[in-house]
Amino acid sequence: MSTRGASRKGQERSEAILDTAERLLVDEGHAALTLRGVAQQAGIRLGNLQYYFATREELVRALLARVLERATAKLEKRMGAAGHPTTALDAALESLLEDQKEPASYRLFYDLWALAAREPAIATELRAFYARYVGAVEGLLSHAAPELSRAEAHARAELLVALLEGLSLFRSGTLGAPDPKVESELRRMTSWLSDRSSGGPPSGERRKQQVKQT
Amino acid sequence: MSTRGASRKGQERSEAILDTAERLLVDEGHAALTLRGVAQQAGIRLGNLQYYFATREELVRALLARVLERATAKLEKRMGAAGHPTTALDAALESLLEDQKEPASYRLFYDLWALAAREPAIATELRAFYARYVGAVEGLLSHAAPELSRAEAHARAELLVALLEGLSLFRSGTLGAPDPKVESELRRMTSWLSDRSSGGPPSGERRKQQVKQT
DNA sequence: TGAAATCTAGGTCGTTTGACCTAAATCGTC
DNA sequence: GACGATTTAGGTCAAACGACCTAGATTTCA
Repeated sequence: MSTRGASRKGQERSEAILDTAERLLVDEGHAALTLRGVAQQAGIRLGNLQYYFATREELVRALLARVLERATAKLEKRMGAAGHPTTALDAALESLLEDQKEPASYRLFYDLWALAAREPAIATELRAFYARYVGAVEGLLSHAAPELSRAEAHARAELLVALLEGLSLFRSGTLGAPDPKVESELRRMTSWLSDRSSGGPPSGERRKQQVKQT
Repeated sequence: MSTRGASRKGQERSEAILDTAERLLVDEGHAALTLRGVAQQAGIRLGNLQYYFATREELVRALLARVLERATAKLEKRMGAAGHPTTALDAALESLLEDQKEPASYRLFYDLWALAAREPAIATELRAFYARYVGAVEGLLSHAAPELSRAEAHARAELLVALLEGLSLFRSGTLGAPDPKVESELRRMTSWLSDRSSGGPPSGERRKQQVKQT
């Protein structure tokens, strides 16, 4: 409602504006996302930008919504694609890791994490996104290891997602670069996560599990 | 030194200013860290603040240095404290998890991650911090599992640190709250990380790591 | 074709920011 | 007491920002 753009051209313009804003946010950060800056980068006048997004907050809200919507779609596409048994998890992991080589895809999330810590509205939307994310991983885990309880699968999925998000820090070029050794250990760990041999009582000090490895 | 404060009082004032700035940064975020705001919160005049930190950048630089210095000290204290064998890792983990319940301690890092993605100077300092962090964890791992090669220990340490950083997102109140189930799985995972049974192919380099999974 | 949607070009307004400056007052210590 | 360190109180300046406005031009589409 707040966002105009009833015609096809309006829709396209609206999308183009959001594209520009997204690029600006990724490149320069949240503080540099100004109406004048977006208008200039988009090659339109301030008045025209404000015709579509009357206030800065409106623009940010629309931008966030679109970003998370896209991310969710991409995620579910990946998760649902490889419909095969235990390899689905590996395939999904591979795909996720590939994304992390693209700095742009994660810089934005670093800003979102910071924003979410202070703006409840953003935190809520991010929570919803990660709920889906964890849920999808939980599904893959349960599929790969049916003997896991729902709660266990959920806990492990959350751990795996947390691991991937944290790992992005070390892989997206900011704090480090992809390291084959780390990746190999990561794959070992994920296969362990979906291994049936670790279903025992929580009190167990250390369980002996052998990881099959040729 | 660009930062004045030669006398004892000067030192105290300087610290107080940084305290205020840090609190402001944590509470309101990087964009809200203005010289006037800091001065007001600190109960001093702008001129006085600028007597100590002439420019905003100078203030931010000093703030970052102090934060990372403190974090490093806290870290090494924790890591070095429990000098006992395999329990040292568990103790350190416990301590780290305890910190994550304090939102203030991590909100700041979310801002730093975002900043580091754009300002190389900040990225460099953060890298140095995480290098120590990973190094310390690597030491604990090597100690708990002496048969690990240095490279393996390092890779696993990086994984563990990444996991903890990512987990903070789900534990610091922003995207979620501490979950006993997740923590129990986390402990299982860390004990697995320092388990000798996962050494992989005997002593050989694994260039082609085929993750075996039928 | 005509109404609605889109876009331009320019402006105003109040506010905030960082940076810089000065003149004088107080504090602390040798 | 002297002298430097600290602090106040007030100011200026240019730049940027969000929000708001108008009046007209052009395009789109039913």
